[in-house]
Amino acid sequence: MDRKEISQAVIQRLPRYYRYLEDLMDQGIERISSGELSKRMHLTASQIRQDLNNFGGFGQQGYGYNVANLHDEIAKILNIDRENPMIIVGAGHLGQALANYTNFQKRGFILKGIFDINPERIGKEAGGIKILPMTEMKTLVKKEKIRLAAICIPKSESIKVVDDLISYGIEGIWNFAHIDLDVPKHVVIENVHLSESLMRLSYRLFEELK
Amino acid sequence: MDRKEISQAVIQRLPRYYRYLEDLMDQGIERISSGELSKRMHLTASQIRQDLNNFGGFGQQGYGYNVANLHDEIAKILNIDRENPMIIVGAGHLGQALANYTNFQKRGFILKGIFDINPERIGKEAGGIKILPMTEMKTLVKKEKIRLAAICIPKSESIKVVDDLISYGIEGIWNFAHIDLDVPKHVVIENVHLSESLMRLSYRLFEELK
DNA sequence: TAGATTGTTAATCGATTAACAATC
DNA sequence: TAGATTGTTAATCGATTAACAATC
Repeated sequence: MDRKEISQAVIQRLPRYYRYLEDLMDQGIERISSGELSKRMHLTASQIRQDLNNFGGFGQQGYGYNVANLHDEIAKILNIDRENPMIIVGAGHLGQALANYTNFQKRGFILKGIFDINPERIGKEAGGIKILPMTEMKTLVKKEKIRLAAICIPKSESIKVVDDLISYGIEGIWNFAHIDLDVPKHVVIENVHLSESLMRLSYRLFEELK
Repeated sequence: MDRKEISQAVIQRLPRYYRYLEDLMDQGIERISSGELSKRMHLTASQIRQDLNNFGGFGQQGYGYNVANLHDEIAKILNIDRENPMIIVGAGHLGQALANYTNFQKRGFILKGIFDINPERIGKEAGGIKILPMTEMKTLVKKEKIRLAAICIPKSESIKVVDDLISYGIEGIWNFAHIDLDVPKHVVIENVHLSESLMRLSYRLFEELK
């Protein structure tokens, strides 16, 4: 499928649309107009229509959008309409927090392995599966053809580990380490730099006083 | 201090500059030009100079920027040049992960309390302090004049808890619950919607195939 | 001084908003 | 059919990049 490049701004908003549509379904709402959705999401109706029309005409004049249909279409766009096996590297509190998010499993992200170097953690359970030693990562990633890995280890170790993971076939890195990793072009990284997020909050908290 | 509104895009980048300056200091680098920094950060030199000049002329023609000085200036802009007491609501894995991030303490975010409703967790330690019952939140927030709270509880409970916190004097919410909270204008929210982050990664992971 | 690099203005690019004809 | 609301083009707004005089 050939189509024009989608901007980062649009991609940023897509999962949020998905979440709102989920909520609408839970509330039993069957159809919604861009105007009504714009009020709930604090966006303009124009932006919603522009965003969606990057991917296709999902609405109907005079009617609006069918909630369940749009929900499914966005799931397809985000590729969460299938099972996405993933692993978590690092079984500290953060790794375990991710392992236990039932939300992820619900959206097709199936936890296939969680790894740690700490012998005290190995063998215990997290997210319903046993924590494995990192030496077993290679075999599992290759055998299960896993493409997604969450990095929940200190930045000092993450460079080496990520290089290894990529050599095993990992193509998507969900990075929680406080470092910007260099990766080949075919690998995508989504950074979650929590300390930067907290600093932004700090800035905005004091902004009004200036 | 009256000055023109700073755009969200700039605020987004500020903590990243701070992190790179920290790294430069660790490497013993004393001065850096916008050109050299732009290469490391994969930005344009022009953007760096534009960003910084929103807050003042921190550089010197023919020399560049003094790393330690710029680092301190950005700390001031972000308000992490002082101690910011904070609390964490929810002592599950995520709450405990945040409580144990030494990075936060290093940047002046001092954990004053961590709360939970689960009796099994209460009394145990997280981040060097005892987990308290949520009934004690009000007293602590008021006594210590705490402005910052991290929300690590399920979305179903977070609406009520956040309303309460705001009534106690909290003005900054670091929200990890999967919901967009409605708050009065004087309260700022920084959302960390992890499931949305994972969906963005999923989109980009499959994007090339289309 | 000469060279380097900033601060800042102007030009460009891209994203958001407005408007409206098409159409359900 | 009439009213509502989309899809889409055009206008506006804002952010990024380029250029260069100022100056250390």
